[in-house]
Amino acid sequence: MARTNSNDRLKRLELLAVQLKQDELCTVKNLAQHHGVSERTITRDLLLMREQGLPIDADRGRGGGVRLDRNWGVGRINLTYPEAVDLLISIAVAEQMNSPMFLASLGSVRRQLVASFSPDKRHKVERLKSRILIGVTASTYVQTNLAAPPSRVVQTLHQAFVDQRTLAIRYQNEGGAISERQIEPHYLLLNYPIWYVIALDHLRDAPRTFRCDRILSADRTETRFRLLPKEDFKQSLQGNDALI
Amino acid sequence: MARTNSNDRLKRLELLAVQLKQDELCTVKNLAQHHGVSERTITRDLLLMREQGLPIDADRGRGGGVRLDRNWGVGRINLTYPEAVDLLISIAVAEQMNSPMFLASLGSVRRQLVASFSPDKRHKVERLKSRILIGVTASTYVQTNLAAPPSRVVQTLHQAFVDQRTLAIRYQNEGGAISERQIEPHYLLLNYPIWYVIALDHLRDAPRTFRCDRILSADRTETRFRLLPKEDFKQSLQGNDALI
DNA sequence: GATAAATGCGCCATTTTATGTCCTATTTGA
DNA sequence: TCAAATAGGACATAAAATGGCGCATTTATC
Repeated sequence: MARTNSNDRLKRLELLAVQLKQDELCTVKNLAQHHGVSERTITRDLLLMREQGLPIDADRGRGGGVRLDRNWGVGRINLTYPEAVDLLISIAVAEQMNSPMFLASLGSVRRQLVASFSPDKRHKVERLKSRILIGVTASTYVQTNLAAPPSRVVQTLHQAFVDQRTLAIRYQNEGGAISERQIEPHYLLLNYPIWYVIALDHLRDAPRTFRCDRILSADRTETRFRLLPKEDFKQSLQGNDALI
Repeated sequence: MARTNSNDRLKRLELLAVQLKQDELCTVKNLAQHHGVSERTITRDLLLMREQGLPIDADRGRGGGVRLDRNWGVGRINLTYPEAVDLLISIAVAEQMNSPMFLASLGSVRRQLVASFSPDKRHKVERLKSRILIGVTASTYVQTNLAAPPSRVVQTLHQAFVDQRTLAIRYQNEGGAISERQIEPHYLLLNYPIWYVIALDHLRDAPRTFRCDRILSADRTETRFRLLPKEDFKQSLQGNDALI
């Protein structure tokens, strides 16, 4: 918690945790010299840290020393709200995509993330998650003409999706024809590696599905929309609706 | 940091952060009453917290109050070393897989994670990352006979890969024949959604590639192996070597 | 077995910090 | 103009942190 702090002890406790984390073996003597305090003080610090739940082991006797259980946190990371949301969604997508390598520990990361949200934010994130659908992996044929959409488009779309804001896009369909549309991005569908926006098209006042990599440009508007249930987009989903 | 702490102030500072995060608007008076300390003490706490970098805003005047910038972290998460490694690898894989949705904020999460590692651990993680290869997405044909490997196998394989330990597996090849092997898991290749182990097969003393979902069982051994360069597995990679 | 190096912790005097009280200045909405 | 809010200076006092000492205990090494 303490960073550049006027509070000496807080600063020292913070540094101690970092040192114990990084150096394999410290002795109380070393630490005392390093911090310019007495050994007694360091032992008291260590006691306090133990009381706080840090798994600090100590080996007595010659050659002994103090260690922080290596299983303990490499460090705290502070996530802003959008960072936490993106991370949570990404983990959910990764878990859903059913490619199980390296996912063993991700469950507990996800649980920690969820726990760190306040109840109403948790609810919002849950709703956001329910708006992302994971389908089958795209056929090899569909993939061949895949181009990465420009990151500006992705960012705008992402923002509009999260904020439930109407979006003005230029879209190139399969035939190559370009049209301009106003869409409400209700759901996102991933048929890996292709993302689709399942949207309400203002022009036709009907549901339409857009391939994200065919969106040429996107601008957000100020108008917000009310979410429609998945049922209203049934014909766009065609059995792809493995929702996360 | 402070939990059930003998240090009153630490506890209070921690609680203050939580309160400011959750409640939209607090006044110094409220907080003072809630914590049973004087208003002066609360203002001093807030000063300290600001010095520590917390973005605390305050509105003066009637109807004013104290707020924690809502952009600020929803909470700190403590990751254990394996959790952090898995998360970092997963983010790297996700970024490499080139499915750009929800990846906007993930870069900064990754940077924070990397920064929280000590230099030597950072190096280890980098090396681990370089042992994971991302190839093309599997053809629709190959995907049809995909079954999720049992999680015990995945966990054992994962551990052996990270620890560079030899692995005893039972493997079923494309024809259905089952064999028992001792392998050194040097590299992992993802042709989404299928993971391959690129390994040295002790039986033949030659490189072999195994589909993870065809590994029937896996047991780790105690013997560790020295990593061989990618070049030694060239014939197994066949142009798939888009390494992360 | 002796010794040195290490942790663990109790006790007490001393120093430092945190807190409360009182004060003034400033901003802001009603 | 007033009341409610933050901001922060000054000072006395209560509380906590620190250092130094001693003693018990554990453990590797000679």
